[in-house]
Amino acid sequence: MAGVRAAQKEKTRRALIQAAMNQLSAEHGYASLSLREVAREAGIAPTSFYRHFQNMEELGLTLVDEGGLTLRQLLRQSRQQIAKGGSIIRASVTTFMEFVTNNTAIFRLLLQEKSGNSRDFRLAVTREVEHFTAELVDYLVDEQQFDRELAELQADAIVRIVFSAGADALDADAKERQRLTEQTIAQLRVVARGAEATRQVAKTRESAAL
Amino acid sequence: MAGVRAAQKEKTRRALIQAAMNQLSAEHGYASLSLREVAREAGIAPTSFYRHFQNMEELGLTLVDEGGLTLRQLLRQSRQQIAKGGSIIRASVTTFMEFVTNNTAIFRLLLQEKSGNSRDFRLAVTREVEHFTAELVDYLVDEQQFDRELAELQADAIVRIVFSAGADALDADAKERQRLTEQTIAQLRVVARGAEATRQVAKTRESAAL
DNA sequence: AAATTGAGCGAACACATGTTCACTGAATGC
DNA sequence: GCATTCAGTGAACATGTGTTCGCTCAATTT
Repeated sequence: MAGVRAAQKEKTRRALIQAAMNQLSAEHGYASLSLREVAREAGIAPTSFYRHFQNMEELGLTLVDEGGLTLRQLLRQSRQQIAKGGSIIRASVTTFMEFVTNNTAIFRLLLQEKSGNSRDFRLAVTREVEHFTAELVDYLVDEQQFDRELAELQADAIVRIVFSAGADALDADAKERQRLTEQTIAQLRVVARGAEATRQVAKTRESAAL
Repeated sequence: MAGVRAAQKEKTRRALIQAAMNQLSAEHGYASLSLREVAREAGIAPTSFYRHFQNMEELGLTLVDEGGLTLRQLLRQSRQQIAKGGSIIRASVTTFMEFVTNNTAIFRLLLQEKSGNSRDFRLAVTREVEHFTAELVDYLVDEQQFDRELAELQADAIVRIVFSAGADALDADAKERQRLTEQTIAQLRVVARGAEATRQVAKTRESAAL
């Protein structure tokens, strides 16, 4: 009942996932990922791959899920930073950029499969991004008292800007990445100001109608 | 001197490009594009491919260039619509969404290769997007009298939002696409308001400092 | 009219791919 | 202690890949 066997199996499963990620980070994307090369790096025979995954696609979807998990951990981190006080915008963007820096392979995977060629993959990634947006909407509604509609508009814009900047950060060196981070922060502040102004306009119109 | 021969060559070259685009739009991206299948669809032998392109990569870069060209044509259209009067934001977003609708394959290619695995490709796409941003900056500076710095911040944010929305539009039906278009317009208005507010803040601080 | 050019072709090569199959041998259940 | 399970294996298969080579034969040049 010690589960020596099960433990070993889990271990090589992790080895496969890790091998796949290593090969992603390099030069080739998921599309050009080879079962045989992954197996080789994981230290098993190509045929043994099928003891762990039915398909290459199943491996791929697993990678996306792992990426999503890491992304949600990031969200939690970010919220902790906010609880400590300080600018929510700066904290979020900084944390996000750190995530991109420390999990390049995973973020690149998410990014590529978001507009990739497998519908299943696209849906999986979209689902992860929607989680991200939903959390942000809740924050804007609960903590900043925005209307749900305006909160959704704003959150969606923020997520689009941040993910897009993250994509650019992948190819950037440390200095350029710093510039990108500051630029993104400034942009989110513009958006926040715009949302605030929009809320005021709506309120004014409301009282004028009374 | 009639150039019957040269004309024929150009014709099959176009056939190759067209064949490649057809196969992109379907289910497979550039990465999984096969020389043999492209040649088959173009109606020539696989070996004849090399009479027109040195590599598959050369074909791919040609596709990106063609996409960029179409994108710049889009920009011109958009400016014409603005000249006719009417909201610049609405005109731009609408034109952009039409482009995505009518050139799905091309836009998907640009999108994929933007975060793809070939550095050459990424640079080519980035260059195209930068053209797009630069035009927008000029407009904001010349027509709206923004400072160059704030104009760049704003233009960059706008391009990020619009491209990201375009990506989502790829998978959407007509109704959802309409919703996306309206959402994007609303978001750009928020950004515009935010930029305006930011400009006012800067001005106030300036005069206070005097 | 003769010589040259060059787009298109068919055969062949060397190779990598995903997947199947019957197998071995250690961990597990009884 | 014996029977069973099952992760890992090596050989083999069928197929698709990019690319080379020498050839044909119509358009072009001389």
